[in-house]
Amino acid sequence: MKDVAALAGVSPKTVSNVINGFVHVTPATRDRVKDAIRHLGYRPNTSARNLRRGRTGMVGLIVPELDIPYFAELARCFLEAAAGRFTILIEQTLGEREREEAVLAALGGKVVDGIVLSPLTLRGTELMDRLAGTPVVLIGERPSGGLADHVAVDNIRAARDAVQHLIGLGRGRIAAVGVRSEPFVGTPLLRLTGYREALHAAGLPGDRGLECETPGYHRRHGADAMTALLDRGERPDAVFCFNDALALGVLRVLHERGLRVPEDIAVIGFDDVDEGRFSVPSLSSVSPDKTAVAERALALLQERIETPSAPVREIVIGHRLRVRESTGVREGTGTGGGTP
Amino acid sequence: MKDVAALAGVSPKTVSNVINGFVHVTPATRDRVKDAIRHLGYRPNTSARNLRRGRTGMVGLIVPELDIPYFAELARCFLEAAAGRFTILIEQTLGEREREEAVLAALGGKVVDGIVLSPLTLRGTELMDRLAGTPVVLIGERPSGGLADHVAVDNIRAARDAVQHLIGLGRGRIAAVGVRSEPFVGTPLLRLTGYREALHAAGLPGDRGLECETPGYHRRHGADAMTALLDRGERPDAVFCFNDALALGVLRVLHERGLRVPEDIAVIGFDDVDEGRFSVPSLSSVSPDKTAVAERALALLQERIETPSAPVREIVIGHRLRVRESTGVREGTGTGGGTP
DNA sequence: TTGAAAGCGCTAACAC
DNA sequence: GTGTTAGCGCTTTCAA
Repeated sequence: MKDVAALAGVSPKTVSNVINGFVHVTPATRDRVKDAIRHLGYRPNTSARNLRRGRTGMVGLIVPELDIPYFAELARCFLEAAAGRFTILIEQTLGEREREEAVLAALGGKVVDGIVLSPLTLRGTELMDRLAGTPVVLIGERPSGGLADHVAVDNIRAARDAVQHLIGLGRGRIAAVGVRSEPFVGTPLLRLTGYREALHAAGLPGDRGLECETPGYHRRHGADAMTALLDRGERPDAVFCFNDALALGVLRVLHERGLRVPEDIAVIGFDDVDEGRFSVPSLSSVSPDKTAVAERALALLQERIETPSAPVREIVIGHRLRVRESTGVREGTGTGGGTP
Repeated sequence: MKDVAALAGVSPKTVSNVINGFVHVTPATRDRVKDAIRHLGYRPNTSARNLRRGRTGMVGLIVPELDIPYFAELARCFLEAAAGRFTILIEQTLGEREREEAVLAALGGKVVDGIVLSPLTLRGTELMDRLAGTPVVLIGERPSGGLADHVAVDNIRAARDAVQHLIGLGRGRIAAVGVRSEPFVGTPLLRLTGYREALHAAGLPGDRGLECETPGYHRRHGADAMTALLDRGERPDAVFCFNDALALGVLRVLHERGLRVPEDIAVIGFDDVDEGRFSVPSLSSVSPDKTAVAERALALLQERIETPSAPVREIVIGHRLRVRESTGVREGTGTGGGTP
């Protein structure tokens, strides 16, 4: 920078003013400085700037696994929503408590101005302790008691909507895939709750034998769970999967077993990932507004960074049901619609 | 840090020594400092450290689109390969030249120590200019003339392998989906070259009418291309898709048109993403070793950062053919194998 | 083995 | 409108 200042015949401060677009600079001076910058190929040092400003302009996005399609799509939304405002630093926790702590620790030391976190194991005051004052917005998980800003769909209601849709199809033996008993909290619990509520409201008997646990949320976990269920001799007439990846694994197994979807078994997922529009059959799903999640979360975080003491806020993101072939609607990839 | 030093009754230098794990510190002193750190909840400021050290420990991973499954899986591999060594900063270019330049510009100013780039539009000296000396490793694209380190599968050979497999199945009218004419370079060109070479080697006539351009690499682009091809009255007996997402779009359209896969039309993709193991039918694909790509690329980058003047290196990553149902093998999700 | 002093490159505050 | 001064928090000399 000194070189630039020298070449332009001004002080470092003026160079700084030009770089940061301050108004009170004579056009002539500005041009001279810009020429010098170009001539020297000068690039301001980000670390120095960050140190001086006390901010890095970076935001951490912490998700469980980046290759679960929902999180890949969500990450893309965040990168787009942040473009020009923040730099997004993506980390994954793999759903392991250890990694979750390690990632939060690594993001300490003012690496990021704030964090958008999709928590899986840490919660409540423990989580807040690990954050050590770093502004945070939680996504996808109901915070334990208004400790932090939160952006998510109404998971219970959304799950209820999905299951009510299946019930409306005349299905009564509805399995749930994606139950987590350890830890028995978070998003999976909310979706399970919605599932049970819907059955109860319809006067259907709950059946714990139809509530399938999975050790993860990839396609293979859905496939394994469905295989196990069928091998136990259970024959549900519908399946509600806690995410689309699980549902796609389930679809694959049903195909292999010669079971027709939706005729024999209807299947609905959660997330509305692109993949579900092209699967055979196409996958019905609960569709959260991912763009809204990203935009609202970043907006909240920005405000939180600026006003750390502001009251905690809770944002509910809208969702809708995408009904496709796996629960009864014939459709094409293009404009072709159809009837159930 | 001063607070910590004061509390521990030592100088800042000693605190620094402890934090950085230097050996020449008395155990007693070390313990005292560590206690002070814990007591004060002290976290070293990363910006200050980076400024002083001249390194940030961050590496930029620049991919076209994070929600293309291959790049999501690759990103995961990079995050895992980098764990503990680098912090990975993921950015996407959306395949747009403008964004590609913007991202490279944003990563200037020593934000990252180096860049892993999957380039789409920039190339050659122009690319090197934009990097302005930042160490770089290119992935997926053959660099124009040994200007930078490069890690990738042998795209031409891999594409040839895929098409030869189709030919081996007795197919002769083989379409290619994913051709890019603008810019007519890069990975798509290599795969097209391999496709043409395989046809030529088998004495099959090339047919430009079967080379389908796509404006992108998502499922919908594959679906659109296949729809257009069939609507033109073409009836290939096999399709080679330049990536799996395209292939999955193609599968969907073939299903809608009532064409059997592989009986009427065999389909093979490229990337071997998890999704293809669960699609109906499951998808044959060229499988690059993604873990190896990530590990080798980071190793190369680290060496490049340490020795900027080292000779440029070219790493070829192994690949293999995963033959699944879409080219003739019946299989289950589990251990079940089968015969064509 | 530890301390003192200097400075990484930038910008906030204030002077001119 | 522009220059001067000081200091962000750390690590790296060099000295003790």
